[in-house]
Amino acid sequence: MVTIYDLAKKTGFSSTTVSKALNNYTDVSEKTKKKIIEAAAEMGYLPNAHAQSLSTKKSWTIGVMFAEDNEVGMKHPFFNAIIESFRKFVEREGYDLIFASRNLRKRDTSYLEHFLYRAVDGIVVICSDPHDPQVQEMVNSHVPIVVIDMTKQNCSVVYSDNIEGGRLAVNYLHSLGHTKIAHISGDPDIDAGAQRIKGFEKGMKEVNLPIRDEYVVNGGFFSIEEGRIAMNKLLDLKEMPTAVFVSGDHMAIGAMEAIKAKGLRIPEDISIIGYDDIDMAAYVSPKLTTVKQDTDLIGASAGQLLINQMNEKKKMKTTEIIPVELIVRESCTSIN
Amino acid sequence: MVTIYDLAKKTGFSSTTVSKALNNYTDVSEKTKKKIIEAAAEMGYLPNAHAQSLSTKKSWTIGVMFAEDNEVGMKHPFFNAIIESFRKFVEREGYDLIFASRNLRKRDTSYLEHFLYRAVDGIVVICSDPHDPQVQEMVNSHVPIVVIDMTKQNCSVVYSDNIEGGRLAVNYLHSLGHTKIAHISGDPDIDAGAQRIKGFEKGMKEVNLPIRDEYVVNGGFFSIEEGRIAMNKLLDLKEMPTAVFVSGDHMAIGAMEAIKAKGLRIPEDISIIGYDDIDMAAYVSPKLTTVKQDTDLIGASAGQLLINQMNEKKKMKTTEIIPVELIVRESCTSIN
DNA sequence: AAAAACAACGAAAGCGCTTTCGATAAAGAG
DNA sequence: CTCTTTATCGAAAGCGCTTTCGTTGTTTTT
Repeated sequence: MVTIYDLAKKTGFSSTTVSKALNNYTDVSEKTKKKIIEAAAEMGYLPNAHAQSLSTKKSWTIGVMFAEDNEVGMKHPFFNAIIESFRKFVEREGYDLIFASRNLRKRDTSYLEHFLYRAVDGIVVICSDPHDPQVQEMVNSHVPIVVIDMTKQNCSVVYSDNIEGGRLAVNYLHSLGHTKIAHISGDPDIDAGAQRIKGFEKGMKEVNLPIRDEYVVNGGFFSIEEGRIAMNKLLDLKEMPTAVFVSGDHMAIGAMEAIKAKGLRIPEDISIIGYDDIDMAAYVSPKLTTVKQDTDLIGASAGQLLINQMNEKKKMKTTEIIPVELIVRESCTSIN
Repeated sequence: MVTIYDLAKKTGFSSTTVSKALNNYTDVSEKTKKKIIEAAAEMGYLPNAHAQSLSTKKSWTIGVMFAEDNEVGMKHPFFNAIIESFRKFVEREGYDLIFASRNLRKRDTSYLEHFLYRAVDGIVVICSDPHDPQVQEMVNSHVPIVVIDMTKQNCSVVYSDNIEGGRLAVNYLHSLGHTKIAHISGDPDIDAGAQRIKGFEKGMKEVNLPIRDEYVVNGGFFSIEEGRIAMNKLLDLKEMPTAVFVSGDHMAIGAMEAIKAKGLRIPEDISIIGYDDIDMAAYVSPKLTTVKQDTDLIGASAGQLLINQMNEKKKMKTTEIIPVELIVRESCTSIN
């Protein structure tokens, strides 16, 4: 490994001057700067991130805490798309992402402790349980942080406009002539779930439709299987809904399965509208009409919010709400 | 930030002894060890990873280089599942993953340089182009490395048994009575693509079926869109195949779209068998019969191979081939 | 020509931790 | 009771880099 001392020896300057040259300090002449840069290139010099971080107390890394619900981890397509966009954004500023485990070399610690140990400059959390003590611990720490997909945390947050999304879905269904509209919700303990319920209610109110208790069923944690179960409850009602707004695409896919299993047709017998617009949505059959969340923008906004804080070196409490969009495909039809 | 010096001051021992106590050296008495550990807990001491790494030259991090083909990045479900499994495995040993960007603070460098800068202990690459110079650069470096999904690299590799997979698919199709079997292949420049072609040929030979040139079409880089295009070529033939083995689930989904668009039915008119068994496979319609790659095992094996090298502190050239499995769903039927 | 300002460089301390090598005291051996 | 072991501990150097502050020589000001 070639160090600044090697460069110093080679060029005849001191390590101080080498360091300054490499970091573009003004008190080193252009001539020597050039010499040093050339020597660095020639000898294949690379700075050592650890030494740099130790000295500057800036690591150029961002810790990411990922949802581990349902054992999905990195595999969840929605969260994944967001992180990918986030990564691309912060990468441009020179940050690397570090996916931390919870065990410091065998002994297990909290996420925060792990991130402190790694001395990350900021944290992004993308996980659905708003009451997770681990998340709270991070939010209350001094490390700049941005949380995605939660609404009311004591820190910067970014989430998409779930209320509007719910409203949009109901409105669309109503515009197709549906009146018996049901909702398979996400768990109300999860912010996204709760908000989409609100949106559903708001939409129903707007179009003057009553909300029947038996028409809103808690689908839990957005999985395909839970969607299937929830849909079956709806299917067992003596008066079935003609349309259902499902709070997540995975659940919607499960719901569609349930409907097909009962021998009913989508959208002729029941219209389904999902939420998220995961890649899969365009390829299930019928293609799923859904409320699209702008994962690119969510990720980028989160990146920007975090970078702002890291630059200012202080925590800020900004809230960014990302607009949603109705994507009409084939799973809804008008009622005649 | 509380350091070992703070602990030293508090306990009255030297920083040396504190460090030793924390690292379980034998030359510190149980009594003082206990005192120090207690003080550490009380004061909320956490070691500083950068200082540790600088001193020990071990960073407990693994760099991951991810496929960037088709701009998919972290979103690719197959690669993702593997990395997730890999992460879980190495996490148990205390390693964190770092997803590196290619720019060291604005100036862009190679992946290897970036990993060198970060002083990772090992590298995992999961990317499809076997000739990528960036990959070669890493393979030829001194850093322990494992590459996934490539066959003949000058380093440790793990990939699934693509030849057997291809053979399996053909065999299954043949067992259903098909004789006009086509193959939408992945690009032969990509190892997985090439191998599945081999498997296809091997299978055809085994069951004594001739391979028609027009029946094997290059689908390129495994995308849905390319699958659609490739399938259309097959559909335009005057004598259409009755079954097609598609080298990837995404392409298979594209192929299914193409078939449906032509007004044909799956599997009645054409049987389709995919490759990978991505999550989506079980939810498209008809549910996709496919050759499943064991992403869990692939990830774990890669983790093990890398850890072995990091422990031995030398590069090794092990090859691990992971078995595949035929998953029968609904997209294939027998010919009558 | 003396004073003030500036330009270019380096010594040294510090970031937090590990590790070698002694030093000291207590324990065991003869 | 002296000599060797053994058990505990600490001084100090080192990991690679940054940054403060001082030094020296040169240029500008008056």
